[in-house]
Amino acid sequence: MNVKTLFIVGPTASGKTALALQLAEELGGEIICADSRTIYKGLDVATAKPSKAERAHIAHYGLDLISPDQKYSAGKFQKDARGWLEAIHNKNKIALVVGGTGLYIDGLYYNFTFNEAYDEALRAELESKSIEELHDYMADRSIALPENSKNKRYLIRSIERGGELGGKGDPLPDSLIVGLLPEREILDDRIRLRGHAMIAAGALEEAEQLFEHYGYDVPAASAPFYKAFAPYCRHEADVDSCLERFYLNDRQLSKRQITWFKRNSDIYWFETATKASEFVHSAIKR
RNA sequence: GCAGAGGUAGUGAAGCGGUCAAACACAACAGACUGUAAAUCUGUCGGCAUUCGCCUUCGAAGGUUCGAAUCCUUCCCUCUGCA
Repeated sequence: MNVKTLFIVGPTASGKTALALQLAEELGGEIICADSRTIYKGLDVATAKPSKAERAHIAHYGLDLISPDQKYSAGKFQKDARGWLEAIHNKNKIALVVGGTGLYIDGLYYNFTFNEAYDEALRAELESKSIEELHDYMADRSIALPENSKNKRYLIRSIERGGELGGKGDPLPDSLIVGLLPEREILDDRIRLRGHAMIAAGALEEAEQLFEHYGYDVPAASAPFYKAFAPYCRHEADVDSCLERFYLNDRQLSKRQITWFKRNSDIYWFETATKASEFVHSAIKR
């Protein structure tokens, strides 16, 4: 089959990056990172961003887009990624879209119609309301409740969209989507190993700098590592307890990612990178 | 050895005669997700039945009571103070 775009998805620490680099090399492709954390400049270690050397070797898109105090979004990613996709395809290369941010992946893969409409003042007003008040507000305006009817953030978004649901289109043409899913135990081990490696590589210093320059509440600080180590940087907890917290955060994240991706029946799942890689090669040959 | 404090569901921790299968938090498990998504939120969470409901629990064994996680007795552990 004619594969122009290869998606590689899966939970954190499943080995997506290594697989992507290998396949990009073998297939002559370039990599688009669909990851809501590696977009931040200066946060390299704790976000498990591909290294400088790796990026010098294979072209990467979607990295270091903004500073830690700036906002990004799934819609922006979709727009950006379409541009990168075109650039890669124009070179007659395969694009490898790699990441664990489900909404970014789906937005691109299913051609979501995002709706960015939102009014700063209205949002502030809505945020001051309770869940019940928001329900009433919506009932008054005949705006249907979203599935997550107890999630304030979703209620507000529903109102901002005027109750309209976004559109979902056909899957991106000429694309193949592969998922990496090691057994739970192996994934846990990998998360722990990676945690140690991150600390050794200076993730703590990175976190301290992030907090020092931007504070504790910026968008970038919500990632598992920074969230877990904020108490340490404030001298409220020791490294070991924060590290345990980090493993937990990452495990819980991986669980949510798996839940998200399970819904996509187009994904071909593999336990190991080796199997995934074999499959991709044979699928492309066909 | 004496004097205190305590032993509650996976963990922490409420409850201190009935409305207790037992608050709450965390963990766990399942799920949702369309411009914050590594975010945010929901459900379940002793066992069985999974509709009514039934059964076994609050260190152990007895006892008081119509009724006990809650009161009494003894015993077993843990921590603190004095020795």
